[in-house]
Amino acid sequence: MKERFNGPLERVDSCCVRIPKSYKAGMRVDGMIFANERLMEAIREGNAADQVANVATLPGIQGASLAMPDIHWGYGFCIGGVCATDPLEGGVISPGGVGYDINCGVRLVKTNLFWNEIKPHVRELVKALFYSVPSGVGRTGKYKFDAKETRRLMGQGPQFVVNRDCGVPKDLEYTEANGFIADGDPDQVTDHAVKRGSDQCGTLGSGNHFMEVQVVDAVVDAEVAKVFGLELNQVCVMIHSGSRGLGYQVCDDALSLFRNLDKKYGIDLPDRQLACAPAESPEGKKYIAAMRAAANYGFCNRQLLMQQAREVFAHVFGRTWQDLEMHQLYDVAHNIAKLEEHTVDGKKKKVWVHRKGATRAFPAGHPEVPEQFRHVGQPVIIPGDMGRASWVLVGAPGSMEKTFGTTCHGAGRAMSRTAAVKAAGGKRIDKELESRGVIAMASSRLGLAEEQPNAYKNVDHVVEVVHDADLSRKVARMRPIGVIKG
DNA sequence: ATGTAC
Repeated sequence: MKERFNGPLERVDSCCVRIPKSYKAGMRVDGMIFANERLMEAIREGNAADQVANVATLPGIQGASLAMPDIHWGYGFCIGGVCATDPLEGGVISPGGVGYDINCGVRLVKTNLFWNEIKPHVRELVKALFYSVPSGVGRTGKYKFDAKETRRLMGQGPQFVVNRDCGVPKDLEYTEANGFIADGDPDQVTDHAVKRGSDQCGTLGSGNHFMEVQVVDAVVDAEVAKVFGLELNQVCVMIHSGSRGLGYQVCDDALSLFRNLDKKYGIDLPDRQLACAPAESPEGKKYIAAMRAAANYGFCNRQLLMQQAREVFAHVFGRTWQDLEMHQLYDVAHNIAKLEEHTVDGKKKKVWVHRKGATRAFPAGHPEVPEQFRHVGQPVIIPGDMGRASWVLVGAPGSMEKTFGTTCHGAGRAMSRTAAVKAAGGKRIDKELESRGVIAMASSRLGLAEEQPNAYKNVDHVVEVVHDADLSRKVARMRPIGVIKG
């Protein structure tokens, strides 16, 4: 019953193993999985490694089919996968390589509060967040946009909501791509997708999405932490959400459009779920335009979630969010495909970097890193599980050499959702979390069981690999104290 | 991840 990868995993160095392209017919490049010995058993379990090999067959793939240490099975492509394709070599774009939740990502908001001052107020704070910030499957929120406005929102990105007093211009500066993915086309987003998104902007959703109150638990790199404005015991808010029903529908629409395109373009797919189109084809361009528009919706969603968190903090602590210095450290996507310049075999190329459960991690000096951080590198935000920890990392030079500027995105599941519910055996996960010092509120008891800490790998172990591989370096460890979930 | 199968 339990699937297992029995193919070759050749150790390259202490952080990386190779699946040679001889493993499977049609592989154009090797597979490369970033993992140390401690994580190998988790990598061999399930069939995510086989998915890494499948992705290596895609036309125009560059370098290697890559996977991060938080790899696990996903639709077609594994979660934790990175695939770069060259459009000038027939390189493809694939919805499965982005994921159903387009521009799922993470935002970290700082405060000037410290653990000791908020300790007596955590329950009140979590309650207030839970009742103010909509969460759960299909939930809608207080921000309603008609179809025309929703398309305008996708055409402008979070500038659209900032113009409506939901945030300040500085928020945009500290968002990946300044919160705006250019060259999208909201008119390529179907009416159906627009309708699903019109009243969901500013809602959390379900699954692994959350809003957490965290404290800085350890500062590993004092210099970078100082540049990022983080110090020990400081209170922060981490937000993990994506593009809700709108992004889901954009992905679904593209998968319908891409059905049977393999025949049209003569692409041999080892798995139907790898459905793709040449990036330069009409179908490829259509998906890219819609995906970019949906990505802008994702940034707007997190902007509105942040704004609601600011309002709740202001209410609970009786000061304005500006007085509480609730400024954004950064917002970064981990489900997206972007056209970026990278050096492949000594040549500069523009490639479609698919990051599915993988985070951009540009190093110091990269022009896309906000000016204030450019001398140290891009902030990377890694959500862990709700009982143990999350991390703030900084992009490192190795990412440009090895992973198309990419690092991990989280802890990675260690149990399937059904296995996690079974393991909980009806136990109240919220009570268990409370005994560990975390106040949790969720709209679904079962959902909470699926997300229990045990269902995930230890994020510290995942982060250790990307740190050692020089993809991104440890800056600060964050400890959860309050969490709201769908 | 997702109006957890129109």
